[in-house]
Amino acid sequence: MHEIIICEKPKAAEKIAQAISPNVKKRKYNKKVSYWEIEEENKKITVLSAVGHLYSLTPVNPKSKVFFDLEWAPLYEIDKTKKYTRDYVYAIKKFSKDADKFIHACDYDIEGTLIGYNALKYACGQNTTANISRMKFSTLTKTDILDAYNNMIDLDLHQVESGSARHVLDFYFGVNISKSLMHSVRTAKKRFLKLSAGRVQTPTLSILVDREKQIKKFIPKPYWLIKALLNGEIIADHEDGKIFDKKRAEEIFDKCQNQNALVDEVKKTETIRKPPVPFNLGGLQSEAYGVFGFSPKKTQMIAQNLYTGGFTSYPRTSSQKLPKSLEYKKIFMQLSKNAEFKKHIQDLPSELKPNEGKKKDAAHPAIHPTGVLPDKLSKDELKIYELIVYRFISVFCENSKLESVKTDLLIADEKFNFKRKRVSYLGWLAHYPFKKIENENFLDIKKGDIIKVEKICSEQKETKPPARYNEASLIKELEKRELGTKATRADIIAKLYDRKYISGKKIEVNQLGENLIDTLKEYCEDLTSEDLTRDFEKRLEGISNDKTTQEAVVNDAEKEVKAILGDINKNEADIGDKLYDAYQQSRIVGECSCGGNLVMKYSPRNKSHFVGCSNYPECEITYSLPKGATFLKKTCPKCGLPIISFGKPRQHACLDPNCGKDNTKRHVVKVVGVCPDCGKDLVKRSGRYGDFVGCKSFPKCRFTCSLEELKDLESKSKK
DNA sequence: GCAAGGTC
Repeated sequence: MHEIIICEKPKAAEKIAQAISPNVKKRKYNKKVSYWEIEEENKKITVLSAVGHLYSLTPVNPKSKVFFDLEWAPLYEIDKTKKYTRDYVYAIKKFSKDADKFIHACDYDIEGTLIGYNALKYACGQNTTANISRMKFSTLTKTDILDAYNNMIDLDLHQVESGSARHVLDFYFGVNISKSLMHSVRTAKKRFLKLSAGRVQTPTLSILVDREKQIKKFIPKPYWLIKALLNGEIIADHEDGKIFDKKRAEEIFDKCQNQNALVDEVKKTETIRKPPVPFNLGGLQSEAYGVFGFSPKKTQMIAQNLYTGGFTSYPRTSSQKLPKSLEYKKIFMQLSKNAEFKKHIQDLPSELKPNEGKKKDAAHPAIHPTGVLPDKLSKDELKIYELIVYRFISVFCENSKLESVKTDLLIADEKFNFKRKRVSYLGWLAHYPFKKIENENFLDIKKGDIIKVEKICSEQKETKPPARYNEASLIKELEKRELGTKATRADIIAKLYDRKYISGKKIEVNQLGENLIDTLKEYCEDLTSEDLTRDFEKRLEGISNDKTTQEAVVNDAEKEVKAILGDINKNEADIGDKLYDAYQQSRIVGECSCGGNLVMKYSPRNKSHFVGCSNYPECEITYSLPKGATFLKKTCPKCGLPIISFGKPRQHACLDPNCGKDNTKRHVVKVVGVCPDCGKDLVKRSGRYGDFVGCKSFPKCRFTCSLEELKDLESKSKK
């Protein structure tokens, strides 16, 4: 008897193998892929692992114009960056050859069910469920795993179909509509522009466009704040706060002149601040953004590295819980080997009870350190690691206490007040160095005191439009709306930047992004809102509980998408025109001395961006850009060109590297050789990073090389 | 070239 257990990921496979038998032997396939063998009296068990999806949907006919005929193919054949999945597939194929029982032990959710099913079907060659059983567990603890192993259930094919349909629907809508948008631009402008739309990315962009529109249409309203300056160190606010009635503001201002303040009441309150809750992925991303300014994607990558290194736990979790089975004591003992950590750990209460959050996750606990101390980490990795460690420590700490005093004053008969607060007991705040502690001075003031008013101020202000999203607050919004998943949200936002739909840390929507949403609202409104996700969920649920079939759902979707594509096609010249013009608009970085627009351009040859004039070829001016350069909203006081920011640490400079210097230098032409690409003269030029050699017929010919490379060229041509 | 979803 030979049993095969297929798990979703290596870490889960290890836990499952260890839970089933203490006599498990860990082995390696091809030196890379781990698998586990258990030998019992009359049965052998081999525990194998996938690495997430091993198979992916792909068009049967990749050359067709639209994709409605899809099939599953190995991921390593489709995506070059996923080559590592090949060994996992091969290992499953090899060790399952002589097996007679197959156990599906992937995460108990829709994607997990599909991952295991595809592995069993395509790698193990199981075309029926006759020899397949399913383990159902909600955590990867020994008791849960053993319980699942001893009480296996049948594989639910409705769930498999439901998961499969989700992939098909996303492909139908996403890939086909994206392709048709790009096709429109090609038809209208004979240009290639990378465009995309999808069930998650488009509503996400739409959220940003809505905010952008709110900001644009916002009309600021004036209001007044009346403040009283007392004793040189007290600023008291009028009780009404924002006063929109100018007359009322003037009335208070006049009335309070040359009056003393009577202390009407002094109220002291103490509030308790609970420790923070353990990190889930979103929480970690948000905190790392706030504390270090790391993008959610960067944080996710670092967290993945720390997990692979064995220093922290599985990062793609939505859990804010730390179950007891983690053995906190053991982790703290190990962390205490680090002297800094020890200082904080020794103050922990003897009974360890974490302050947990509400969110749960079926497969993983909250992010926590494993206790294994890293020796070599990059600066950024160390930052995230310490953030995780100190957060872990602080959730076990005591509450902190905050003391605040509110003092009510009467000036004339107008009510004013001021507040002061300080931390009266540090508790967890002493062990979480990433939280600032604000301690304000308390004053010795009692009810009935009279204080001299030095000055009454009336400040005119304006109401402000709603704030722009940043990457962290956008992720929170997506979590709230249940758009995307914990593992994909950061990637989706990065994609919107990459497509040039949005820009800036405080996210602004570019013309292209706005136009794309406008276009899609006209042709498939559902795609621009959460409606499509909700709609998918309903249909997929129908498949899960046998109210409809995968075939029916997929056929319906095909009809819908075909109708949308038909509409887009009819208007493609107009759509393409507008999209490309919008794209051009968002590339403008400044004004050229010839009166044209300076626009960002890309040189495929040099694989780099540069700035050129919209009047090219009449105006041939170009500016090279240093790596990672961004444009500031400032212009150079000397020449009016935009100011760029570049380098590490960031420095600011005029777009023209020769600005302020002897400008003629740039145009001094000294022939130094012959261009190997076009045969014209090669000339010496000077750029931001020093001198180089370029072709005289630039920008028609974009050949460049360094002075050293020129010497090599000369010696070669002599031979 | 295109989606969204898993994971090293």
